[in-house]
Amino acid sequence: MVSLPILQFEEKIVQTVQDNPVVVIIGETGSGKSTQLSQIFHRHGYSKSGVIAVTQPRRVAAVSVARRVAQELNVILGEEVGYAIRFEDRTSPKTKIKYLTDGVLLRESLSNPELSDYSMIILDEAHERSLNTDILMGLMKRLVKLRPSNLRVLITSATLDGNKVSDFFMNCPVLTVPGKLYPVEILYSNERPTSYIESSLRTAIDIHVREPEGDVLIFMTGQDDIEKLVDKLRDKVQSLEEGSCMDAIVLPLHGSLPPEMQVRVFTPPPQNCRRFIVATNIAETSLTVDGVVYVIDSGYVKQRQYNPTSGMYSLDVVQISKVQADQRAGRAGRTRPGKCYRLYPSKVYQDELLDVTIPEIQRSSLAGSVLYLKSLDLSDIDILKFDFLDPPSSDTLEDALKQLHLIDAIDTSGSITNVGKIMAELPLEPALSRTLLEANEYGCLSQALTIAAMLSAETSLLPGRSKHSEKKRKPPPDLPDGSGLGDHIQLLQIYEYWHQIDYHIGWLKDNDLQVRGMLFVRDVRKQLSQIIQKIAKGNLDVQEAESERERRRDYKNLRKALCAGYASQLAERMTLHNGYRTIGFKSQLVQVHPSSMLRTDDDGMFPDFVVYHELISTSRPYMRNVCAIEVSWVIPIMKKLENLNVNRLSGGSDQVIDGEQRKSSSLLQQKNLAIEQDDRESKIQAARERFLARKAEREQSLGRKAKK
DNA sequence: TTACCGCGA
Repeated sequence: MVSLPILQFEEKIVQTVQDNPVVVIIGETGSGKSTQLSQIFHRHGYSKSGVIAVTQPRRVAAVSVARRVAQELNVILGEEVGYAIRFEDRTSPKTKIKYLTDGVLLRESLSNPELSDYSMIILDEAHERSLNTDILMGLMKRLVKLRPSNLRVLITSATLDGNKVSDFFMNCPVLTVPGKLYPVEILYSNERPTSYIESSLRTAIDIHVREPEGDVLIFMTGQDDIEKLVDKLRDKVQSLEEGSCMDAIVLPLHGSLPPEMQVRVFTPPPQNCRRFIVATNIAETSLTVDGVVYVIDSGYVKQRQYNPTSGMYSLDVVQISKVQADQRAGRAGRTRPGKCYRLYPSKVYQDELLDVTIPEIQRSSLAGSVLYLKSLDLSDIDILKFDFLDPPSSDTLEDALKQLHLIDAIDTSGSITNVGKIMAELPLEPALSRTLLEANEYGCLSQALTIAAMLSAETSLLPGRSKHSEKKRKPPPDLPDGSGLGDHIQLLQIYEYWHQIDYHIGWLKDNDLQVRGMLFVRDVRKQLSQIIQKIAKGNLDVQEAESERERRRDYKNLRKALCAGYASQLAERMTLHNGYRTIGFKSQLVQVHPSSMLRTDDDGMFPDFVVYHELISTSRPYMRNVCAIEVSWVIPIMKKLENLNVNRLSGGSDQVIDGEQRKSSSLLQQKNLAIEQDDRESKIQAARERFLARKAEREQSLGRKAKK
């Protein structure tokens, strides 16, 4: 422990922090920054006037680092040293050092914007640029000015962007602490391969027959490629002449693998056996596999990005950044000197790879974050001018404002409404928190709570498709089908049924539902109920579904509430086929996702209107999780769209024109808006006409059916 | 007729 590099710099660090409100500490892997910084300042009395907080982007990290520090200080976890993550607060009045996820600290600043409990806040792993850490950095910049005498902020970052963070914090000092990584030799390919699966395969086998023992970690982009490579690698290894080289085990590693399969990488291999671990970027930061000596880096990653104009996410395979490439290489040098095989030329690394990964804040929809910032009620801060380390585009911010206005979270001048204030307290995306409030008015809050909770865990419910699922294609188990109304309703029915049979675990297994996911849903639902309790008008328990469902089989009120919540996520079916056009955003042609439970009518047609939870472009643009709604609920929303004025939402820039640039952009915005509005009016008109035409057509079709 | 990079409240 004494050998940790950071301890040699203790004096210097303490001195610098004493003299400066913000300090950036660049600590490479193995420097001990996550466990030692808090202890250093605890020793130097900083925990006497308040708690020392250390944020982490991930839950497991917050827990495991807290546990380590408690051990090192020889105290009981939860007393002097504790942690706080969602659903689990292990702190006490005695706590002096508190590890917490960045999301939890953000929530805390909602109820206490000055974070007055803390004498020091350490934002750890800031170089990962998680959305929450980025927002916290902006808040910290403001907070150190408000509390100059009794708050110290430390930001830890990786080598490449240390100076940038320093610039952001008014040229604060930057201290560098060396890490404890072993050297990693980088080997480049001469050219980019035509298939990086084949190229990875060749390289892996090459290592296996030529290099001494040590595990091989291979970075691929997704589950499909991983499964392909794992199969090929297993075949190839078996075909090698017996006794010509050591044994080998090939293991896949990615997020949709069930937990018991993921932990297999933590059991060391038998003697004289090499492991090949084929992984997504989960192995870049989240999971650390011991024993890796060789890394094969394809140079690609699958990344989700948001388009604020179309409201659509896309999942694209993109080149990694230099930071990511270095991080991947570093995985080979944790236990001894290693080698990293980059399947691209060094020229590509130098000239083509971005220096840093595009931060999450520039790749996401910001409706939730903007609402959060508005609810903090920082009178000195205008959201559109909020000081971000890397500001999101004005398109993204305007999109967020537009969405928030459509669901009544902000008024026409952009100020947060009472509805918006309540919404911000709920740990949900705005569409769902708005649905809850509307459902409360319609007397179906309990059902809406269930849907919101189910959607919060949605990806971890499905069994993860695998090639073995072909035999499972036999009639799907006895899951409810959403009465044909769509996926939200199905999720509700699944949970209600599970509740009815006393949360029986065996039923989940029989129906390929992930146990952990469903338990998570139960926790989320409980948490949401507690938060909304103070305004709830009815019973919040899961309803006894049987008689209830019979009585209102069409879930009309509930679907109406969903329509209000998803006001910016509407789509209208095309007249002649089952494609849809989106309404709130720039109109796009989209399909109902093939996994959807939405049912067609007797003519094989989907409902005229739906709301969707998410728009995602993979092989084609899809709506994922849809719910049937009625045209009469859509008309008022269209009216509201007609009258929307984005300029006013962003703080009335009609009057305030400061500087040439602002002026021109404002004029441009007005022009675009005018065009959009024309477009919109004709769209609404056309929609009405199409609706009437279709109705007539429907009536005629009765005759067609009779012929059959 | 097709699907799922990774985190978090």
